[in-house]
Amino acid sequence: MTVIFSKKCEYGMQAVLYLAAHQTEGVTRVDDIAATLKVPKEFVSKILQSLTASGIVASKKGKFGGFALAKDPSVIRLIDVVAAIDGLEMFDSCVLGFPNCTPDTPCPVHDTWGELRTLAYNMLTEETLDKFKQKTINKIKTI
Amino acid sequence: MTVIFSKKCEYGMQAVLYLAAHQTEGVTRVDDIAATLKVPKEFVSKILQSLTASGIVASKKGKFGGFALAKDPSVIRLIDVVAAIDGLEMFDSCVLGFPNCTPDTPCPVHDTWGELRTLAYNMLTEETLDKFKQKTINKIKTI
DNA sequence: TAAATTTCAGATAAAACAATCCGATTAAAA
DNA sequence: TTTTAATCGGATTGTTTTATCTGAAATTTA
Ligand code: SF4
Ligand code: SF4
Repeated sequence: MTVIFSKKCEYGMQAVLYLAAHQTEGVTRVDDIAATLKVPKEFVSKILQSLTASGIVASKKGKFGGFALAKDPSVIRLIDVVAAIDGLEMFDSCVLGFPNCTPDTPCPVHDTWGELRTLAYNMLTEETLDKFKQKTINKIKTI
Repeated sequence: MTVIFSKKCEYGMQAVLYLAAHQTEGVTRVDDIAATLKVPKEFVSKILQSLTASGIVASKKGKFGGFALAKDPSVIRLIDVVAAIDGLEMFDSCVLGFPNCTPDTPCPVHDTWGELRTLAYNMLTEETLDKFKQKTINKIKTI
């Protein structure tokens, strides 16, 4: 079962957090990212390629090449990664899967779900990657 | 993209809400449920079969057969449907997909995500199906 | 220039999820 | 008893997601 975001999106967020945590060390090879995050190498490679196209990460080809953030971590938010990979559709849909989302015919859990979506959106929007650096480093150690 | 729950689970919740709203009328045919909810008939049929096995709905075979709730709607909660179909794993997982969920090495969004999961869990747990009756009827009209 | 190492790009494979089909069974009514 | 209308159960198909493979292009060092 999916927990809100696709695997692609989860790996994307993890990889970007990783890059933010290792930002000072220049580019990072996909092999290192995949090995420490324990995610499929070829898959995360593809994801980073697409995030390169989105302008979130930058790539350097050839020997001693790898990936790095394209911008300063203080201007990248997790929601940017979500928007680039899964899109923001989920913040506009119903948990129960009902169509025709209108305030005048709310589905049974309308109110609470509305709060939830806002909370989730804020969670991914309010902090930038640099704020996550230490927690990411701690987390990665335990994977 | 999935919004938390699988299609199977969404349809399951919708169907159960439908049955609660039509509870007074005895059993309901799958054809009716599928037609008004505009969901694939054979699929929702399979889902209702599995919910029968879970003891949430009851089935009556043969002519004038159909499905109905197995218990009074005042003792069925949406979380019961979720537990029967998707399981409760999501209330124990990370949005970012990190493993090793331990309080001492929290992933970057640990605190907010914890609140979110609790809120989602409560949303599906605190109210029973009978509370949703009127809203469900209104919602169904607009599908 | 040649060798080594890495990303890039496209094709393909495997797995999970969603949907459909069909024959069997059951039960009510004619 | 026969017909009719429904669920049941298993198999099958289709679609999307996830993962892998392979060869080309780029870049650094020798
Ligand atoms: S009724 Fe509420 S929860 Fe349902 S689709 Fe509309 S906004 Fe979403
Ligand atoms: S660190 Fe927090 S959000 Fe991440 S898996 Fe653990 S509880 Fe979930």
